[in-house]
Amino acid sequence: MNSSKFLTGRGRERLTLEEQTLLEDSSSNVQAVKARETLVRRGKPVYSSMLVTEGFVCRSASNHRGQRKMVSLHIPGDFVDLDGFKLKHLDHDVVAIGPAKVTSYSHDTLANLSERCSRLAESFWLSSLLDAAIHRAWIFRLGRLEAEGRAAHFFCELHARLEMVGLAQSASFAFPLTQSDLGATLSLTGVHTNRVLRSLRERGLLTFQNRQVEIHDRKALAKLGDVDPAYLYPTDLNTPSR
Amino acid sequence: MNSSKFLTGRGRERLTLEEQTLLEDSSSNVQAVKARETLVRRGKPVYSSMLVTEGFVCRSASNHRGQRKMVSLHIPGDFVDLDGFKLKHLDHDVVAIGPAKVTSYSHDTLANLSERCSRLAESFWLSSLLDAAIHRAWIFRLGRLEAEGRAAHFFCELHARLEMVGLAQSASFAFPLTQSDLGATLSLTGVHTNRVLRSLRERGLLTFQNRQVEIHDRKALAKLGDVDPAYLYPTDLNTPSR
DNA sequence: CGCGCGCTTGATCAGCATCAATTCGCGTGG
DNA sequence: CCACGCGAATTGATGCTGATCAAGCGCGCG
Repeated sequence: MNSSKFLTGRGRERLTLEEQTLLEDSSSNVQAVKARETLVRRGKPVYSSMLVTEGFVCRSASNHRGQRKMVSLHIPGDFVDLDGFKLKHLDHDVVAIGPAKVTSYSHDTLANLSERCSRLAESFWLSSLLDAAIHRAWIFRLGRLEAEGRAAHFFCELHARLEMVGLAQSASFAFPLTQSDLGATLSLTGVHTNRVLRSLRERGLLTFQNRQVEIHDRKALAKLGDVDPAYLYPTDLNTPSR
Repeated sequence: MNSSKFLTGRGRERLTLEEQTLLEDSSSNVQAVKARETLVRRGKPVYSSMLVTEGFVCRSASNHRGQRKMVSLHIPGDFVDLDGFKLKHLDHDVVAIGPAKVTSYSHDTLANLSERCSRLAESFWLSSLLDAAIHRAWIFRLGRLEAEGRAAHFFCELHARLEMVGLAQSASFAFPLTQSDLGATLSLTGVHTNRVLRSLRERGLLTFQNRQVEIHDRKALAKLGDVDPAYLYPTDLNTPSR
């Protein structure tokens, strides 16, 4: 799978072929990582940032009792830790969920690229803004939805994001999380996550089994999850709106 | 109060005098807003972004039952809706908390400034990254702390941020929120917020009365709120670390 | 073959929401 | 100066959501 297919900015901001080439030629290395491998540890200085090209990567933090909490989830086409470019160390760990592939760009390279190509610089900034928008949706989800709504909202988001990069043509896609991992994402225990999933399944909305998601009733899910139709700005910013 | 005193980037990235002047000369208008006034409504197109120079401004969303949820809080020196510069409409409302003052910059101006001065462009990006970092802390707070911890974490954050821009020399500062507003921030009901505040007061950690916060035991608060000492990257990035 | 991890289900408990009523502070108008 | 009104703070009683504790099951893998 080729990273130029989806690009930074989650497919919203199309780069020219030249820009794509510039970006790809600058990648300092591509690595395959195993499931559950930690890529960056909180607080450690970082000198490069990673673009996900295959699989899922998350950022997580733990409280003093060691309970994990995922604070963000990244899919192919996402830059994971552009934060590190400016802030030099991260406030969370970066962990692969299933097996994944990431391409690293050293911060020197990124500085160079930003300077040589302002469209790339803007694309990086846009990526940060979208991250922030997604973070805000997570805040809303945690604060104002209860368990089933949270799950519904989360799967709607995931589906929409995968669609944007062409990875969810059908309503079914692979998602290599355990129920406990999903719980760490939704801030539920594994036990309760199990009950919520059963309920959604029995209501014909969604199946999540064998690390495979199948969305049966997208509309009902969106309603249950109180999803803002404008969420994630699905309209391509570079084309006139429909 | 003069916005050049704190600047974007929350005092972390010092701008030169020239850069400050450039920024200030470009402000298209300064407005005083009344308490509870809505500055931007969700979904409406935006053509300018606002820098807070006095008071507090928040971003909030509501669920289908009309319950508000604050997704972010801004203090003097923060750009509130730089998102709008790239994304053209917002996923939330922007509301003044108490009386406040904001300076607007049209997106044309911002584009211009970014082009003419790459340090300003970087400063904008940095501001977005810090917003995202704060968002992640809020996600953690909601997901992994319970009521008292959330309150403690929140007040630690607020105090630290105000200190960074020189607005909390002492351990006491004005904060014009009702208990219900605070509840919307912490995702608690007003009633429970009241009980939490009482407990913190009785334990000698913090007083929040008459819209005035007084921090009695910062260390204990930080512990209760599980605050990462590296939170918000307090070290000035432009000076060698201590 | 058995060990371990993840899934599933049941029972009990705790934290916070909800409902309800009272009090306080303060501005407003008679 | 006092009566009134209103939003905010406070306190008590009760109920729901999801955590916690506990046990059994299925299955892949060394």
